[in-house]
Amino acid sequence: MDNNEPSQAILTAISQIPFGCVTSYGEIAKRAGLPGHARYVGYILRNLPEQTNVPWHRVINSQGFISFPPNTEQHAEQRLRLQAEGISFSPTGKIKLSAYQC
DNA sequence: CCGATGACGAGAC
DNA sequence: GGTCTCGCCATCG
Repeated sequence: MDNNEPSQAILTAISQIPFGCVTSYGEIAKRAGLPGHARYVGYILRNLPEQTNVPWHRVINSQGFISFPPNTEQHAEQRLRLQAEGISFSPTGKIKLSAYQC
């Protein structure tokens, strides 16, 4: 159903992120054919079900930080998942540039 | 219908 | 380089 709208395109774009890679919201929107709709991407992800084949944890903001506030399960989980893929974090919580090599 | 909010980005100062 | 403001789309009150 084309009614799936860009939301499906965004999910697809995220699922296209290779292992050990991180991408920003703007980049996802751009890949989905919606340049400038970074917020729309975040909105879709927020509606994501608990079990999904979409590597949402590889999606971060352009600042290189996890968008979730600290002390939250989602923030901790995303951090653990990224570390499990070989991605490292700075003392400030920022993702190291070595993860952007893709 | 209008205003406010949200896992953001980019430009302006 | 840091801070502020506007813009984008969709949903909620």
